[in-house]
Amino acid sequence: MNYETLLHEHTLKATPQRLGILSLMHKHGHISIDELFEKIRRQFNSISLATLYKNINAMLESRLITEVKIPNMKPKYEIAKDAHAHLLCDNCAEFKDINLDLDALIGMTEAKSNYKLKDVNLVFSGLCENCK
Amino acid sequence: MNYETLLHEHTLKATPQRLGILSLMHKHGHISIDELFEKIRRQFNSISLATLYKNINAMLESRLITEVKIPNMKPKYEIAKDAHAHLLCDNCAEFKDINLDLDALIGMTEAKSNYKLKDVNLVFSGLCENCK
DNA sequence: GTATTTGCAAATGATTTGCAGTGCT
DNA sequence: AGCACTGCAAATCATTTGCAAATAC
Repeated sequence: MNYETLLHEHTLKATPQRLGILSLMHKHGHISIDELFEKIRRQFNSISLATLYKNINAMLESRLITEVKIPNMKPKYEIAKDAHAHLLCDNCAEFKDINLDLDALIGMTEAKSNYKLKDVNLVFSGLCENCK
Repeated sequence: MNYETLLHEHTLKATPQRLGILSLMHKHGHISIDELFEKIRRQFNSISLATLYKNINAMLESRLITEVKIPNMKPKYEIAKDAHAHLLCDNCAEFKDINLDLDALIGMTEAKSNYKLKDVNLVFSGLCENCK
């Protein structure tokens, strides 16, 4: 993936800090502010938390990334992609994507509710394969 | 609903503040800390935000209430009940329950993931009947 | 009577803002 | 060149903690 182009497509300038953020986000799949700050500091040891927040907010507003809200945890961020669900292990905190047919679920919910739906935040929690 | 009994069943003492909190929560269905504080103050004008937070945390730990995480909003709290989904209107901010067959969805996801699932946080967002 | 809870004030933690200097395009 | 971005320090906002007085059971 070419992050420089991706940023430009979303009317954001391609700074080294932003490229680093996106690369970490892509590598980890989902990442919290704190994890991101700790890791990005290894590449840019002068980067400030304020810059990180500003960039996260800019990328959220331009919808380049999305925020996943998770029970009992700080939110995680991921590069925007098609609607998908998430799995959280309550024991080892593994957090990962799962591909469900959310279009069908959205369709069913629209029919039942009369809403015109755009998005879903869906997190299942329980015990993963190893911890159960 | 008898909130005094409900509190006792969860090993919590039935203080007037807690009864007020539960009654507001029941009346509103879902409510944020700020809305709750504003409204509970009308009944107990000396109640402190610290007390409110302590009570919310105690009730969460004893699982008398649950926290709903919502994109772009502070969390809301509701009296614990069977797993259900939520609808959010991006325009007017209406927020309400919808009854989907989540057991089926959980079952399907368990089969696909090999997780043993306990819970779901599911919020759909879009435009409500009036706003669409 | 005892352990919990309340309410205050203060501490901590998280996020945002203002601004001068720097860097992307 | 011009506007957006960075990094620092300070401001703001959210939540938690400690403690003495009050209250539930």
